[in-house]
Amino acid sequence: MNWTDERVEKLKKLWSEGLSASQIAAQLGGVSRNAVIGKVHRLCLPGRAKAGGTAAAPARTPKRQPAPAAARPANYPARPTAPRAIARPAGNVALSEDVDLDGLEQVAPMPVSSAVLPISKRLSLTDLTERTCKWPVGDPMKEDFHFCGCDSTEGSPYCAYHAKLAYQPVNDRRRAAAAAAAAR
DNA sequence: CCCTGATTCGC
DNA sequence: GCGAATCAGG
Repeated sequence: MNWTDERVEKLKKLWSEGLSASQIAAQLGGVSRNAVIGKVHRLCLPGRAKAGGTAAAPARTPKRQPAPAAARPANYPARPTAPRAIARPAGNVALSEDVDLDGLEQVAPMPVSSAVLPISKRLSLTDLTERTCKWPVGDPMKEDFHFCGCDSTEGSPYCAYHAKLAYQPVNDRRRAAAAAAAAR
């Protein structure tokens, strides 16, 4: 991917807005966060000062001995930083009663028993990663819309609480399976 | 571990 | 100039 004027401009904008390098890389697409950071430096854009992130590196001179360069197993060229920030179809976000659920079961009626409602981190779309809860909160058309953002342990798109909301079984077939397994 | 930015240096 | 590898820190 080339650093076209447009892309550079967008980079500058997002960087000045305080987005992290990885987030910017995700938005630009086709570049790694390293590429973004490298470009930022080349452009002599102001670093993150000492803002929380990482303080200025003093006088580090590791000289780095390894650097076999060719040691890289040539994974695959441009790592698009993973399919981060999954675009969710609007219909999926809505969850309104007027959505045609067809064969799907109606959501929510259950007590859901335990599972404590987590405190939403109120993440925006671009803040989502592969391990943050992507449960939408609020009206997508309104300003306060955000995502849960809690830990989504185990590759699930949702946190424990929202996973229960999302995957409420029609009936507990696990018991039957477990019973069958135990009977063997 | 996850993440952040910073730096080096082969290309 | 580019960016992966690496470092350093939260």
